Amino acid sequence: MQNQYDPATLEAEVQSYWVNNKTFEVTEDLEKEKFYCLSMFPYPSGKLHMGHVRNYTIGDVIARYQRMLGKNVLQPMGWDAFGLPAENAALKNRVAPAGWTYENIDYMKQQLKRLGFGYDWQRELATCQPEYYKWEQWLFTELYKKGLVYRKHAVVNWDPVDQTVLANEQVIDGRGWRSGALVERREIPQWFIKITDYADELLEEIDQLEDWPDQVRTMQRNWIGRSYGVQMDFGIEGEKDHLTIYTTRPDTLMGVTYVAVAAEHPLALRAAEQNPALAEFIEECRQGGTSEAELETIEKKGMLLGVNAVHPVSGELVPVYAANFVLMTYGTGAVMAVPGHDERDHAFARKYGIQIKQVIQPKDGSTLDIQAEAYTEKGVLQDSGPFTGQTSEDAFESIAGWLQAKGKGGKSKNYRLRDWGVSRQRYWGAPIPMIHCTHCGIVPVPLKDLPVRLPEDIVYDENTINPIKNNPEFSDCTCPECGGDAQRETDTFDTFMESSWYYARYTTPGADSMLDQRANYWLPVDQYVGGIEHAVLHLLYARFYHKLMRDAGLVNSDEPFTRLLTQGMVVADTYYRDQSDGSKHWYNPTEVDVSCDDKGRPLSATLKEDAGSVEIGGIEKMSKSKNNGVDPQTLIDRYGSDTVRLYTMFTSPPDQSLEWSDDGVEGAYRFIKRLWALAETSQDQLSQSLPTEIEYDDSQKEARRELHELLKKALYDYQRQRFNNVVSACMGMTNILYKLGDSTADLAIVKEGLSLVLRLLAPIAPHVTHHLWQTLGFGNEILESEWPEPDEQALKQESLPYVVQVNGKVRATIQVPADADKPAVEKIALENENVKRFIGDSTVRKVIVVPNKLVNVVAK
RNA sequence: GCCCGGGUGGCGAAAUUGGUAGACGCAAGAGACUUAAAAUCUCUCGACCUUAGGGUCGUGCCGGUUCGAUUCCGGCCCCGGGCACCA
Repeated sequence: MQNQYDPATLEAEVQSYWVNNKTFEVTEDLEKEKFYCLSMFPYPSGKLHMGHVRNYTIGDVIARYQRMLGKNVLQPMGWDAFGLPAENAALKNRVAPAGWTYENIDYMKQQLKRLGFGYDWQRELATCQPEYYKWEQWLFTELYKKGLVYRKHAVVNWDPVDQTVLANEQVIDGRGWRSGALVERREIPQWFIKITDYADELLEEIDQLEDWPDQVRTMQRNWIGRSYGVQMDFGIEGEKDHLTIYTTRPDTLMGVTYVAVAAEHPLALRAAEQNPALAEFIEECRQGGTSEAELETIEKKGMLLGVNAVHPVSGELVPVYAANFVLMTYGTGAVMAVPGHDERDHAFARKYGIQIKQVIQPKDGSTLDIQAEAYTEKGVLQDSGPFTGQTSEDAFESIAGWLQAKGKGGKSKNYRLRDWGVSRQRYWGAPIPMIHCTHCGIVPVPLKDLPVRLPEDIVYDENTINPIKNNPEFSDCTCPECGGDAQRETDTFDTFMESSWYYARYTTPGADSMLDQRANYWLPVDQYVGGIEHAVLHLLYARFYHKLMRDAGLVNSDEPFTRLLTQGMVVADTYYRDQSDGSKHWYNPTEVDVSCDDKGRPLSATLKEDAGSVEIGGIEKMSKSKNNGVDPQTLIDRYGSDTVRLYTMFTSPPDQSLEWSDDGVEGAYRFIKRLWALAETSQDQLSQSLPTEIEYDDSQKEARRELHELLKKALYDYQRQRFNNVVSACMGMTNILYKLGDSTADLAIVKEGLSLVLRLLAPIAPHVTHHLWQTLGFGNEILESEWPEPDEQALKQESLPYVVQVNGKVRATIQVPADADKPAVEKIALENENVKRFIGDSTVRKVIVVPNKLVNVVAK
């Protein structure tokens, strides 16, 4: 009687085997090649979502694959534990963020264990632990001493009703998410780290990150955005002062017809003292959020200051506008405007009736209607005084030279990248270890006083938004330098600070320093896996942080992550009903029945609860707001971890989005049961030893050839991380084995085939393969087995199929002896009846033979 | 608005990188087993035409390069990710 496949029991047994054998606990071993495989750690939001399951399955598959290749594999896990959701939960449920966070960690950790991920839990960390954030506080004080940290004013979203700073996420259509009040831009002093000092290195080393997706490398290059341009001074009429601007198009300088400054620019503020309308306009410009997407899409508005700027070359006076799209805190707070050759300036000029001048003509000499449309290409200068007739490229040099000679400017390198603002006006984060002393000024907290602990024992009531602001118990302190009364900084770090170095801390658990020598054994991370949404910010900050740690002597590599895999999103169908107030109420796919037409296309959907119809809202990223998340726990309980893992690997390639389907999970389950049944039915025969010399007949040889062909493909797909194709190949191999009979030779092929399929699947479905490997007597530990290789002998063929095309269209398939040369292949192709028929009366002009593939006959 | 991706059957996808488009799986249909259902197994499955040999069309749309284009080039449309305080 064959055993039933019972994943719950089986998986628990295999998991305790791993725990008892400390299978995934690793130490530095100089005898073996190391492999550090890391998945982006989760924010402990409550429970795992499908995106986590996908991310960690991909990581675990890679880790186990590398381990089966014989490497010393480190795969750790931890928690990105500081952040906004804990504060939101605290406000909603009156619970302290710390407790909420630790409870979530406990639950999610148990879920990760249930999925069978091979983590070394000894190295687990949570970024809200003082022993963790102590060291980033320390590094920050060191950077301050080196001059890499400074303080300046920067804009934040201010909610005037709740009297609090809002995250961009909390600004919805320009209003505070809780209060609904119009948000204002406000400037407050904040801490910055000089990432721009490392801009060139961060940019240039992207070229060496060969195993990163091109997409991510391009995004980082564009984000850093190094440009070469010219900086120059415009005079201000009747004043000694001047406005400094930067442009990448100095060749258009003679086409400047106005200058725009930020509404908060001192020049604008001064002009507003005499001009109530301007003062009102400046006030209006303060409204709205700070996000770039918002600033770039707002209606461009401006107002004359009544002040003129002096053109640096012509000496002409051009009007100065205050404009809502120029920001005081970016660049110099002033821009030159060339409506003839810039689209935004053109639109603005048309709106306010400003002169539009053409100073560039196309190189092909064509004429333009510059009043109708800006010409933004490079060309030849016209009406540009001494520079007329030069090409844009030449004019760049000569204008820069002219400005430099007159002491009015010169060439300048510029970056789009801005310094990293790390201050957050929030409670649930790592305190910034700085002290404000009335005598000594700013004093960093010395190492002996670190960590600056965040009080966790906090009572929340309805008025508590930030329990450490205006809290003398936290902020009162003595100055480490003069011993006098002083105040602690009450802002906390951006949570990107914690996520920028956790990968390094995993390598040195328990170290009484930021890192120790163990870090240089494991680093850099060989494979990093995480969502594409982190392509720029997190991955750029982590690269930066690695260089900071290198320059502090803590690591000896330049880059933290050698190979990067950015996984796609998990998406699912959405269903909703329109509400009377115009909003939509979203239903979870599990609450809905969908009816389909005879082709299987969805026609309509009804709610299970009341049988009434619901709208089909299309496929979207799984999210709380669209209520289309599928709880992985339900699936794990029903099918087991192997099925969930296999399904997520099989459904789409790791870097593409994964569309959820319950039926697909059923299919993955069916495959595992098929594999199980095959192994169990023939278990008795298979576990016996079979003769070593076996004569295979032609169809058995063909079966073996196909098996090894699929094996070859699977191995190739492991290398290029197309795990969906690996699963396809395993399914194909299993189908071949199912067609075999029970002769000794057939059984030998089944046994051989199973040993291949089990090893190929071991990284993906580790529990069932571990069990079957033992059952069939292949060995005790599949993870320690030899990684399979195709049998070249089995792959040999006597004749090969060729496709024959006539003028590019397939007309026949022919069998050609494997050793035939090109003329022989050509001869066989031209003798084919159907080929002859399509050549007909026309003459054969050319015959193209692609070895082992196809013949194309060109006939006219 | 700016930067980066993606678009292939009813659906998820494959095509070893310019060489047979649709492997593998889901759904659907037919059949076998069963008193029946479930499970399992077998077959069919891009569209249209067909004298049943096969033929024509087909990889978002329009054009180009090539003996040959899902793949390369140019232009467009649609969908998604990021935009510095969500993580």
